[in-house]
Amino acid sequence: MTDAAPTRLDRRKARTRAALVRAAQTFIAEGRTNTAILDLTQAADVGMGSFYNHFSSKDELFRAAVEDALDRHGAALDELTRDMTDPAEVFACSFRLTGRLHRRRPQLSKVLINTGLSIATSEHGIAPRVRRDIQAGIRTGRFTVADPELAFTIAAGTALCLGQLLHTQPDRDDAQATDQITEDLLRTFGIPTDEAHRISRRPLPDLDRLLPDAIA
Amino acid sequence: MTDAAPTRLDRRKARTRAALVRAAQTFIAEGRTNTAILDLTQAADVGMGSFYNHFSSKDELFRAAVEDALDRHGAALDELTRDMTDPAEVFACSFRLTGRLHRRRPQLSKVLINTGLSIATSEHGIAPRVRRDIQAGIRTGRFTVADPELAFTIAAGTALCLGQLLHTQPDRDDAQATDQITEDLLRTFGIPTDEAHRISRRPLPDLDRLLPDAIA
DNA sequence: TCCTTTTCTGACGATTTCGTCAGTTATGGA
DNA sequence: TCCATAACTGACGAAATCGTCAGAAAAGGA
Repeated sequence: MTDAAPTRLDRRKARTRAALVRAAQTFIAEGRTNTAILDLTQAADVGMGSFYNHFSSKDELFRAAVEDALDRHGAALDELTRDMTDPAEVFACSFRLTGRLHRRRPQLSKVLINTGLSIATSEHGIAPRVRRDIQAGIRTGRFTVADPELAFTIAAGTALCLGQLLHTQPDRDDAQATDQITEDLLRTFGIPTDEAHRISRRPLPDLDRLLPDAIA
Repeated sequence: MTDAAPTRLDRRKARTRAALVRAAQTFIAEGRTNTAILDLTQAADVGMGSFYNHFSSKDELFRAAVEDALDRHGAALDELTRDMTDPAEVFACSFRLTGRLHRRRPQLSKVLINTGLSIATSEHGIAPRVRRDIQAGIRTGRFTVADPELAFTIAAGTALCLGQLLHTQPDRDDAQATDQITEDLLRTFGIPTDEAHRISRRPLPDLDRLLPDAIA
């Protein structure tokens, strides 16, 4: 309950913390996770000593950086699918937007990819939302799957590997590939072929509508 | 063409190199990839100076360690599927054996998982074989997929995420989960439901038949 | 304005890690 | 057996990294 009006001091503190988190994200995206703390603070344009005002170890900073990226993307998905009621459509829309993310927000995308499979077990970001959507789809009879956790495994692994593919093959049409895979997943989850195709080609809300301060 | 009979000196050299690679694999499996070189050589029971006889940096050793793990597993799969002719069965068998691997060879499994998505683009190990099987399946008309590379993406991502799941949920029946997912993938690749089920439940060759010196 | 509190800062000693190298041990050949 | 060569070894100086701390700067309050 400590939410007294954020004072200017609070904002200053938050700014330097955010600068560190941003810097950490660029390093993670570049795969350089064993950098010296001094490098991080310099990239953040912050004094070396400031680091320990906010984090007690590099690991702690990196964890915070990943959480931040996951939470931002999760919040964006929530916002963009707010009006949808059909779980199949929510799932499809989230998956398709995430697929588009890899090119539009390469740094965020690479944070996810380089963080690897552990984000599939994270309490933050996309994983809990996908689980929720799959559960909802099963409850309402939209999805027919033997085991929701296995369905989640297929969706999560595919989403990550798709990101990898889109970075490896920069000439490939990302929207086309993402939508095709979305259709395949919907079929796997028991949606009839023609409907799976339709759902995975519906117009999408605009990612850019959000995230004015999104990381690249 | 330099394959003159390996002398005893060669064997000694190979032994210490192998010891380093094994040690590196245990560290990778534990997620401790920023260990000091001294720690690695001690774990390998090898003199500190020996390290630089074989590798010029930690990265180089870790790369070699991953390659080694991938090559071992790839060779095992080749051996175990040697007699099969149906691409769908080769694919299914490889996938199912890899699924069983996570519990039977936890260290190898964790090397793969912790290495992350980059193994999907590696020239070593499973990735090229899965690509080959999918291509063969398409050529012979067994598989019906829009894009082989997308099919590969689904299979690879799912395989990795499945490994993660099997480690996260140690009580889950690994064979059952793996076979179920194999069936889902076969259906995604256009195999009819009943046949997909049959193929993914066929008796498997025994993993233990091989790899007397396999890493745990 | 002046004092208190909070955060920021970079220099510094302590510690860790690196990579080399001179000496040792194992191997192969004469 | 004895020498030449290749591989192994650990100690050591050099370099990088860490975490602290005393003082500076900013913010808040009176």
